[in-house]
Amino acid sequence: MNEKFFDLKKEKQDRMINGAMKVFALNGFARASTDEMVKEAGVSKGLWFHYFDNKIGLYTFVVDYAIKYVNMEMSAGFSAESNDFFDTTLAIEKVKMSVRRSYPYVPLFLTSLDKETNEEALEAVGEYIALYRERIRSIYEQVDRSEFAPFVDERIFDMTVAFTMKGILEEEYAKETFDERSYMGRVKVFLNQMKEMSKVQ
Amino acid sequence: MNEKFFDLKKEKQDRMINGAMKVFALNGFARASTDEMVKEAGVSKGLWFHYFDNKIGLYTFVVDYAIKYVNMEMSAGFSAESNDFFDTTLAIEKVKMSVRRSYPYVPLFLTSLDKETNEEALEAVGEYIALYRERIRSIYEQVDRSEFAPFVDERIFDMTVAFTMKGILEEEYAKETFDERSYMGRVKVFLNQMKEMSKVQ
Amino acid sequence: MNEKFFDLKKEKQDRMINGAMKVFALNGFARASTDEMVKEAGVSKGLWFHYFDNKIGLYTFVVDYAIKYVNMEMSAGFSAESNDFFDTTLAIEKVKMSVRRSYPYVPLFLTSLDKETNEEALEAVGEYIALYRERIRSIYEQVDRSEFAPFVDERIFDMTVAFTMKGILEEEYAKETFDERSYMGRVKVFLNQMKEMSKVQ
Amino acid sequence: MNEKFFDLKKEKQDRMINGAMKVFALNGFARASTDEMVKEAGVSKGLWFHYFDNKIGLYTFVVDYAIKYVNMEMSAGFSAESNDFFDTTLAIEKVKMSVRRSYPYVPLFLTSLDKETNEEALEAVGEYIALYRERIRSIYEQVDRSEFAPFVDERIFDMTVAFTMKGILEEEYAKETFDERSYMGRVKVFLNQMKEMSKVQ
DNA sequence: AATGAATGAGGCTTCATTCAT
DNA sequence: AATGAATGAAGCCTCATTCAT
Repeated sequence: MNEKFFDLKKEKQDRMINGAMKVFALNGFARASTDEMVKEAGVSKGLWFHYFDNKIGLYTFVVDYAIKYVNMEMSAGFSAESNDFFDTTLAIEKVKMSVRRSYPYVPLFLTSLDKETNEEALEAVGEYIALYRERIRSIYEQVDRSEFAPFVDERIFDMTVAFTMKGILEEEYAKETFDERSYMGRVKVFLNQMKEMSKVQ
Repeated sequence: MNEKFFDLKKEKQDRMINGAMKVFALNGFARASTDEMVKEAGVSKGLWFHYFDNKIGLYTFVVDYAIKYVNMEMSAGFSAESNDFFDTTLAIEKVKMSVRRSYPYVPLFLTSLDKETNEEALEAVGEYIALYRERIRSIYEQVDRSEFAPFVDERIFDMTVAFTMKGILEEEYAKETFDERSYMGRVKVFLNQMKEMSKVQ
Repeated sequence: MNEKFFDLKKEKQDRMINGAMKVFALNGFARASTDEMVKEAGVSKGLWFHYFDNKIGLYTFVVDYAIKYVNMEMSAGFSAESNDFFDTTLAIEKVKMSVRRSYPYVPLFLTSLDKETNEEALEAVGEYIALYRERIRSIYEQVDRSEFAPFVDERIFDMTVAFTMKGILEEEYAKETFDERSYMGRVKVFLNQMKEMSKVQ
Repeated sequence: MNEKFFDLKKEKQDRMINGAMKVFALNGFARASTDEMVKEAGVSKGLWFHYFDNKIGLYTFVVDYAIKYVNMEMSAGFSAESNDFFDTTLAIEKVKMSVRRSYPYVPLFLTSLDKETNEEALEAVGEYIALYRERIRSIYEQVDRSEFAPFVDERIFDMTVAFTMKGILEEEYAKETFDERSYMGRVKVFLNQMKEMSKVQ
């Protein structure tokens, strides 16, 4: 990419980033249309390719940017009241929602990365994603699971939570407009039930 | 479509069906390429359009076929040893795996329908899918949940199971080759844990 | 072509010939669709190519056939009551109409040859057409023009008649169904006026 | 269509318009190939669809353009020295020839519209053509026919002139290159003869 | 910096023609 | 003799990318 991108007015940068994320998130790499991004961002087609060599370059940039931003917000705003599993999970979701206020499609975009099947895209972006996953993993490493019943296998449990929350997120984004309250409500109800089910009784 | 399709040698029919399912499942309707299907099936491009009027016609056919086949296998082979929730769920997965032996991409293809965003495709196929979902729902209606602890909300529980199993399936299909043993192993372990967690203790 | 074509039942031969003529006449060589001919004639696609090597071979055959048939009918049925220009012209039209009863599209088909722009088609068929035109010309050579006013140039006059009658024919074929009475009526009225205008007064 | 088309260099606009007209005029709507137009005009295939949504949109535009241009030239340059039928007809032909110097295929293209059979094309373009025909008709309404002999039926006479001149035009266009002098020569000779034949003697 | 005109490969579909039965 | 399944080149159109301004 062309580093001069960052000399643009912040507002224009963000319009471009949001346009790209939205279209990538909703369509995946291969089906994402540059024309649609152009319309979404209100910027000329030529400009995209002035700053980003090609579609894959843009994709790489946007993935990187999204992850960096989430990491930043985590470092800054992350504050699980405790290191309880559920508090932690909820805190991560709160971070996502806060990111969403600046970059509305980051949560869906990150989630969409799992679905990506285009080999070129995966090649270019695999490492970034691994880093992000590692970050999340490391947070969970420090989580206190002492209240979990002995029959609860950590990996299965985490997988269950991850897949389900991803499902809820996608369903909420599939609605006309994303409703943060509705989303967080469903997440809390879900986590509560998982808490009840997992604890020693 | 041209009904003469069914006069073709079964093996050729299946090559075409499998080719179409694979490419649709992996790419979604809009991005699925007829050229790729043609290569997968080892037939000429012209032949597709000899039997199927157009892409949407082919899609409709394949969705219909997949669902009919699963329904058939369910009617024939479905045998939950009991009407226990977990036995039932496992029995459904066994049906999917048995279908998979004839049509390797049916399970992923059915799952992929949830992601479909193309309006034309949804229009054409919405009804079939609704029927399939209704069938699944009606099975779960007769399930015995008496052993569930009182704090287990049925809808949240089912959603959790559904999203997680979909996640496992997609992960397994993302591997080089789908390994039925690996998949069923993970499913069983998951369901066992959910059983432990949900029952009165 | 394969001469065994003539061993087919006459009725089938004619169905094929008429189908081809109709589609060629209405669409020109290049745009004429074999599928349409197949439907028109109720004969399988393979059969066309069994008897005629390719589209151009079929075209050649049909042009040849149409011209031969018209020539035959002329030799047989042609009987201008006199060698007056207008009687002769009318007699030719009567021949066309009689041909039309066996091969409904022959008159339009012959006319359509003038519009043909496809080089390959013209190449293949130019000679036949020249023969036909020569035949017509030779008939007119023997026509008595003694009643024409001196200012009437033979070539211009003939051209005027030819173009106008072609125009009338095409207009009549453009109607839902060709109405012989309507056509002959218009022709007679036209010729009468030309007669009035051309004679010494 | 994309109105930006008119911002292109006039020369390029005209190359595209002429390419389209030529191919449409010679082949009719359905058989006209965009590839051929592209080659004629020396521009890329993509560009056509940048300016014109699709083939029918291009066709509509070109018909409209041709008619507008002829109308304009008529308003500007039309000057029958008298309202005599033959002077008027000749004046119209002069207008066509003047248009031809900028857009060589307009006269043939307009003539070809009568042959058009494609329903979609007729639907899109019927109104424009009707307007053009009405314009021509209204000119002839004011023509003085007082010198016509009483046996001359106006409608038959006009039809004769129209069909014959169309025939001459098509013959001239069928030659290697259109020769204006040859064309106008034939037209004049033809009209003179018609004049002689139609007047009271 | 910014635009959008311009390109051409690739996508879906049609159609003349071939071939197995 | 007869069928129609099968092929692939060509048709219309889209879209990522380049380039002149």
